[in-house]
Amino acid sequence: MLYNQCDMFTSSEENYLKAIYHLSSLTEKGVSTNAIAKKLDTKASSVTDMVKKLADKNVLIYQKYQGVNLTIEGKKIAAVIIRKHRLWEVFLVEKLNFNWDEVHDVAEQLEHIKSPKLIDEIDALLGFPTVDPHGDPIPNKEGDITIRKKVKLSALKENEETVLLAVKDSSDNFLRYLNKKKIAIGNTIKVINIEPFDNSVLVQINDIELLITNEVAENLLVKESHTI
Amino acid sequence: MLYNQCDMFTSSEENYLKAIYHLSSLTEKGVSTNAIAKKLDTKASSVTDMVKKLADKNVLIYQKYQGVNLTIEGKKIAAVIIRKHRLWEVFLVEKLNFNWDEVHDVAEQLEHIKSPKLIDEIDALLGFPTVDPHGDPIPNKEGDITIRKKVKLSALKENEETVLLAVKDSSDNFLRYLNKKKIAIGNTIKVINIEPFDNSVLVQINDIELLITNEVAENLLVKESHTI
DNA sequence: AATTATTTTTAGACATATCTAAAAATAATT
DNA sequence: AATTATTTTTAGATATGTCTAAAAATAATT
Ligand SMILES: [Mn+2]
Ligand SMILES: [Mn+2]
Ligand SMILES: [Mn+2]
Ligand SMILES: [Mn+2]
Repeated sequence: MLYNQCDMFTSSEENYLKAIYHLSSLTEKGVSTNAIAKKLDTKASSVTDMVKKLADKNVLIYQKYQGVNLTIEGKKIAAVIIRKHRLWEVFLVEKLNFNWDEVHDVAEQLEHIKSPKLIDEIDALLGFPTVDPHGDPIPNKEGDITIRKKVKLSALKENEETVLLAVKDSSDNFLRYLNKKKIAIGNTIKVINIEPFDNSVLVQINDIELLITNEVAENLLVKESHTI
Repeated sequence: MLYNQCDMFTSSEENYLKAIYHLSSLTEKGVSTNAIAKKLDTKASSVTDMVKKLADKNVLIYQKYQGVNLTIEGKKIAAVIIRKHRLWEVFLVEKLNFNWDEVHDVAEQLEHIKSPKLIDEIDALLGFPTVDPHGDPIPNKEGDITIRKKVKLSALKENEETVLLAVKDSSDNFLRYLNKKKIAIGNTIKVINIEPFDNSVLVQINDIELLITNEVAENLLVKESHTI
């Protein structure tokens, strides 16, 4: 059965490719059925079915019980969907007055719109951005990503100064916490003091001293520091 | 079976509602199964199935062999989808450099995006437009449409002057014909001469005299004329 | 009014994407 | 190494949306 050999994928197939792409960066081995199921909030049996179909389409390699690995082609398709997702997120924030904690669900829908011209024009309208509102890099049209070196704020030492580049956790709750504390991408952050007992950090952001827990510091990705 | 009583419709259901809405304006009686099938490029049997489902959801009235009629609720839902379609078309033309003959297929996809905030912000970004790139009116949030009085150019008499408000036929071929002849919405059109033999019309548009066939004149909708 | 043609509906099938429950394979413990 | 636990796959079912072919209802002709 070799019908439908055109490079068209359903929204569901695209979501699987994207999920597997993201999970691949977390492990050396193949991505497990269970991990995919958890990420997509579905059942392992559904994943097995879909994974077989995607293997038939040559976008991933599947071996029973051994998890899956994307092919070059599969990686490219996934990256292009991620490109669309992140460009739409920038659009929503820059042009439509969305907050960074409101964009994800809409971008999940918009990323599946099929139009050769649409996303290129959005890209141009936005001035060819390189990162999305959460600081995540935007792949180019070929699916290549340039990764900026980032470290967790929790890895810094006292008196080090840096810039907030991205958030590790993009959940609505965490983003809204940052809104409340007026912490935003691009802010300069200086580590004033680290409390040895619970690893909470006293930082200076926007000329204001602020105490953040270690959990927060673990989820803020900053430019590799240079002591001043 | 009363599950899923929330006002959420699938893309397919939305397409049926939209098709029926458009077909309703062409007939006094109920919209026939065959007409819907033709419009949506599907089979009559598929229409019967879907129409039963939509009747269960109270968005239309269905009586075997008698065609369907939208309920108030159904009309509103259809109008809101048409609103989204037309706002996206304006967006594509005004903000993303699309030509008016390139927007329809993308708008067919974008109209199904679910987001309370998205379409309102697009509306605001565009300055609350009242017509789409083809001159068709944009319903408001409640689904109300203000219809401008329009007449076919072919109904005008010699020496009458008017303004092009909309096109009746929005097919790519017709729109590209208009592009080629530099005829655009808003242009002033004066009827110079009507040839009795074939009803072809010599018009003046943009200070240029141009001969158009009756078929073209039938598809150009203009402001009701006043002899000058 | 009876026949013919057209439209519409029903019956049954198929593709996609999902699920539950049970079986099989792999991994972890004793 | 044998047992137990976990993960993964298979088998079979369900929901959506579509199709074809045949039956039923309606409309048009003779
Ligand atoms: Mn996102
Ligand atoms: Mn993001
Ligand atoms: Mn359109
Ligand atoms: Mn239009």
